Amino acid sequence: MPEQLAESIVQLALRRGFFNPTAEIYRGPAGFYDLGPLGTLMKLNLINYWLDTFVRRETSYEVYLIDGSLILPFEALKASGHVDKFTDPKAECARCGRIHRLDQLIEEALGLKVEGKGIEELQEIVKVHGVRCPSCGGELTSFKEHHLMFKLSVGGGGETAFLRPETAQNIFLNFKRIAYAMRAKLPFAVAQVGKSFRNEISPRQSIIRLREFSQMEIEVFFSPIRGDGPSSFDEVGDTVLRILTREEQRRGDGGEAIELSARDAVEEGIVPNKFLAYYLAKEVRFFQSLGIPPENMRFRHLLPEETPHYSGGNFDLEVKFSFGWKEIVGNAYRRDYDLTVHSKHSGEDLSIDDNGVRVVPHVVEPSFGVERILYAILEHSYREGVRDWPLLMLPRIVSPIKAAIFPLLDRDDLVAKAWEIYTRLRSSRLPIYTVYDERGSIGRRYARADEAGVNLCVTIDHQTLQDNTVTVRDRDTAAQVRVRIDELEELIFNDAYRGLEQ
RNA sequence: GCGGCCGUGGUCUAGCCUGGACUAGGACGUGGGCUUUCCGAGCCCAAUACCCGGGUUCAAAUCCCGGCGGCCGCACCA
Repeated sequence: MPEQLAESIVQLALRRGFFNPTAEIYRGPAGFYDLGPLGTLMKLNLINYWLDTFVRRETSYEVYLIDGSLILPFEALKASGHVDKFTDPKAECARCGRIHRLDQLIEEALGLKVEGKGIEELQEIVKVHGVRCPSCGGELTSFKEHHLMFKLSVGGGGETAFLRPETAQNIFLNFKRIAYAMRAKLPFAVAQVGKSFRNEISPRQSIIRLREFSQMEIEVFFSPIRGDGPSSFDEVGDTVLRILTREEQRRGDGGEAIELSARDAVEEGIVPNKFLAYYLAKEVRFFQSLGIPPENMRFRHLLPEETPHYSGGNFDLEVKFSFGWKEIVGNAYRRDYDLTVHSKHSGEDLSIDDNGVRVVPHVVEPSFGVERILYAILEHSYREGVRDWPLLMLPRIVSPIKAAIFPLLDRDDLVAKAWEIYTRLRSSRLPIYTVYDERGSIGRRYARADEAGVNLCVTIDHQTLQDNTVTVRDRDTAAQVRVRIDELEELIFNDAYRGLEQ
């Protein structure tokens, strides 16, 4: 059954224009997807809702929004550690054909630390020490590096640069400029929405693992010595977090998530600080408002071997998909790592004055994967068996089409009236995207609208011509109400915010 | 990247093993027409497909090779 859901979603996405493989007509390389008309609207709505929630309406501190370059120079990514960390040295066994990570192999066999060493050096070590295939003892050949970053050559001199592997680096690189330009005081945050690129070895699962993907990220900068938290922490402190602890993960069965409030999670030392816990709580609320039930969410505390040495704790927000639990938000406590390494490599002082004390701020980073979230929403909205046709019960705020306008019959007077109402709504200053449809029976049009997740269907009938009222049908209940035409605009707008927190 | 299975209109598929009668069939959807007073109604008409390249053959959707893509497993995945 579960795989069938994923299949149904992909079919629907293709059929209705949510997403499709890039350069489909050429069978382009895997890991690239284009968003279609409906997918694009949905993405924009999601981003706007996210910006509203995490940037514009944030009252604990200022959140500055930036838009950085996708291409970053070699030096910046060398400093951040990506050049070394995002390269996997590999070798193949001549006898059994298995492929091994060279660095892991050498560390296991010889106990040598080889982080950051080039492929030639590693090859030399293998030769000198006679390291062989751990599976069959065969000889190692075909040494090569796999770059997880897309390498570019910039300008006439051919300077090396990369497509950014995460949006975060732009924020650290701009830290000093932003802090000065905005006269920022700790704590403050910088947010960014944009594309990132990772040259995955074998991307799969439609838009879940992409080589080019969109991130919505925030870096919160705070004093490492004050030990405070967001001023509005108490507003979300009671939110229940489901945490899959490290102890639970080490159990054979995969473990059970424990439940406790965000406040208790900090007090019991499970989550390292209030800034991180604040975001975990806000994320739960955010995704709940997007129709993902709490029992389908959990925060997995990454194991030490999964996190970089500087990490003060990473908590992945995982959502239960039809094919298993999958990360949709990464929450990292990066301490002062990034600012420190960039300060060291660039020679710039990236400390900041905090009430008379120079400090290098610590950083908490929630990083949202846009396409994964879109997919999660689609899976959680898809219903079969409610109607005689598939129904997409999308969160009203992100659904691409807020209302569809139908003349009940394909009859001149009704069509003219419907078109008049449609053009009026289309000209609205409110963000209410509407469509018009007169083809086929009214039932067929309701079905089409349901499948595209259209929030409301407005039908113009004989009575409209008499008293200027129309019927408005709700997607989720199929219930109809009669409303005056001059109330429509606001009704459609307000309906999109139905059920959201104030 | 390795192994297994797979690739036919927009979607799902029949045909492939056993090459020729395939001018590639069906369902749903789509466009047009008629009809139709609120939940995929009906009738008529139409358009749209053998993933790409090479090979075998008198003849390839069908057999072989390569590429690309998909699914599953392994590996990989801040």
